[in-house]
Amino acid sequence: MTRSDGGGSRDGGLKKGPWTAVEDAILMEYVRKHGEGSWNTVQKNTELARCGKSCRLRWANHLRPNLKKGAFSPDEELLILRLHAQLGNKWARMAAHLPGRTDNEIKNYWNTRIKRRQRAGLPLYPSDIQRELALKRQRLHRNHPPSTNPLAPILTNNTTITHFSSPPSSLLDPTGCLSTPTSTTFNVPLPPPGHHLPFPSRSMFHPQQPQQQQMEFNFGTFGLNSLPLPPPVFPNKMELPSTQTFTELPFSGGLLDTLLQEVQAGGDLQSNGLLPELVSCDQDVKWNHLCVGCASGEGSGCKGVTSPQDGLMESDAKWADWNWSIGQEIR
DNA sequence: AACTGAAACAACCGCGATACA
DNA sequence: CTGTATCGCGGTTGTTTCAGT
Repeated sequence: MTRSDGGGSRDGGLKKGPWTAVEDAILMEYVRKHGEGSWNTVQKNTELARCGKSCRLRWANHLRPNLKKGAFSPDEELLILRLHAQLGNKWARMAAHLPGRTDNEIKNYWNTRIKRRQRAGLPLYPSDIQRELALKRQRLHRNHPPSTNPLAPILTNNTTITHFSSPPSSLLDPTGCLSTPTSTTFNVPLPPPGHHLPFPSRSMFHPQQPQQQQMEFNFGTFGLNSLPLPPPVFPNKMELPSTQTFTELPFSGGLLDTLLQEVQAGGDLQSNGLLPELVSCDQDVKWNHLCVGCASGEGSGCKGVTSPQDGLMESDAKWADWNWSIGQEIR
């Protein structure tokens, strides 16, 4: 092969390409005896002609115990969407929220999904959010010169989207404040190829959820629904974004980062309602992390924490249904 | 049945971060 | 303090599978 010659190509004595069952067995036996890590010693201490890197990858993606195989469940898909909205292309970090799943799996899932939607000319997020984003961009456009506007690349690429079905309004907006026809035809800006935009947070379905968490931050009232919303949770160390999404931005880990950046730049997020919703997404993601992590005994920080998971599941399922329907529409 | 394109999956590569001598 | 080795992550590419024509 390259990679299709049965994995026989050797580079400096090291084999490449698909792993054989024998190789798997050798690696598993080695890890059983010596544990994970020290991957470069595998080649030295066994007859396995694989570099340490390759061994680590094979173990992590295929041989590791407790790996969950098969298609992603609707819950997992939802979680991926929301994690991506929050983290951007941080596959390993996303995988940490999905026990039994690998970063590679999630990455592949996302990339194929993106391709599919891009090919179909569909946005990655529902019409409600698109419209809000378009409004926000218009305001930003007025406030900032295009050359310095971080959203400028998106602003200039308008595409007509037809028959993009939004989810049931009760899902996106249980209060009715975000209600919109279930099928609409309108013009919205589309991100340029390769620019990923997130789905809305599930917290929109639960605006009442973490009111008790409202602490020192007060964003006042918001344009969409004026509901009290949870404060943003700023990580101690702001994660630098992936370079794949919004490559022009210093913050590109997702829409949330972009919006947070705009807050720092004096943007008018308070009046358009996007930030609080995305911030509450951040909260939800944390809940999910706890829930999923506890369910499998993995994850961090899930000691003795109860969660609203049960209540969220129903909406999860509905959201997933909607998501599936979009997929069917594409087909 | 053959062909084609899309989707899914597997693996490699480059690079940055970290550990260690 | 510096250089090197190792590890892990994210991006990319190649292969296989499957559905539609």
